[in-house]
Amino acid sequence: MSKSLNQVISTLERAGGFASAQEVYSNLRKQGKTTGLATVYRALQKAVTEKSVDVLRKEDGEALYRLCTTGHHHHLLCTSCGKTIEIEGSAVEKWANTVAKNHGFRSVSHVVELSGLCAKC
Amino acid sequence: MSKSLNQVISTLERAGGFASAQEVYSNLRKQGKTTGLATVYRALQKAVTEKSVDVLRKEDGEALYRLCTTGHHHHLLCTSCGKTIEIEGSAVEKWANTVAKNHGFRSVSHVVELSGLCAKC
DNA sequence: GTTGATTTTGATAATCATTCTCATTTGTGC
DNA sequence: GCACAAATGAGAATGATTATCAAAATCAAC
Repeated sequence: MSKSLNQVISTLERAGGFASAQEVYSNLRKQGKTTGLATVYRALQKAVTEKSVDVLRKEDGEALYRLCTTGHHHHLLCTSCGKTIEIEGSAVEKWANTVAKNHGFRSVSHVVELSGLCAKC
Repeated sequence: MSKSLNQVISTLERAGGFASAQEVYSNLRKQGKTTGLATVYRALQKAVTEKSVDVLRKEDGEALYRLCTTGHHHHLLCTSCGKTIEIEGSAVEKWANTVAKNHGFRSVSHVVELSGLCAKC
């Protein structure tokens, strides 16, 4: 089970940390691997449930898979070139908890994604 | 141009503020309207560019369209009953702008979504 | 009100990411 | 080697979204 998973993970690394499933697939094919698209999706799903990769969505709804360094963090994504920066945001964590408490919510999780144009684009 | 737009908007209202394009479409059909799916999408796109509706994505990538009251705000969503609360978060806005500036990003937009269990659930 | 041009609409086909199916291959324990 | 389970790849199926296009509604000028 882990051969394809390793291939997918290392392809993600080579891609600079993140890529869509389709990109992972075509990169593997360019390298001469015969890996099927279904296998790529299966490996990515497994990686996601194991928390070694996380998912976000481009504006058009396509899923982007990204290697996670450890711990909780947020992202700043360039909508043009795809460059991604991981962000520390303890201020946001505190704010989220306060808001949740004020409204009587429990076990609140949050998604915070910033996107725009990076300096180059 | 605005007849179908009105229908779509009022369907969103009736749906409690947000729904997917497909849901809007089938609701309209149930009401006996003959509105086509393409028209629903067109109206939603227009509403989005006009900022009277905003978009977010479910986990599976399907787009959800949501009526916006005035101004920019965020949401606190109950994952059990679907209750949605709109949140003021000027602190978050400032934080987002600062982060963007620090990394040389321009025209940065942000998505902040909180979700958890509300008091009742 | 009629004519003609422009816009809007609805049905349907096309697209594209993702998931499903299934026969084949690969791996494992014996 | 052999039987059996897990993994794989090719291609079909799915489902949301978008594109196409002809018919219908809207509008403007006369």
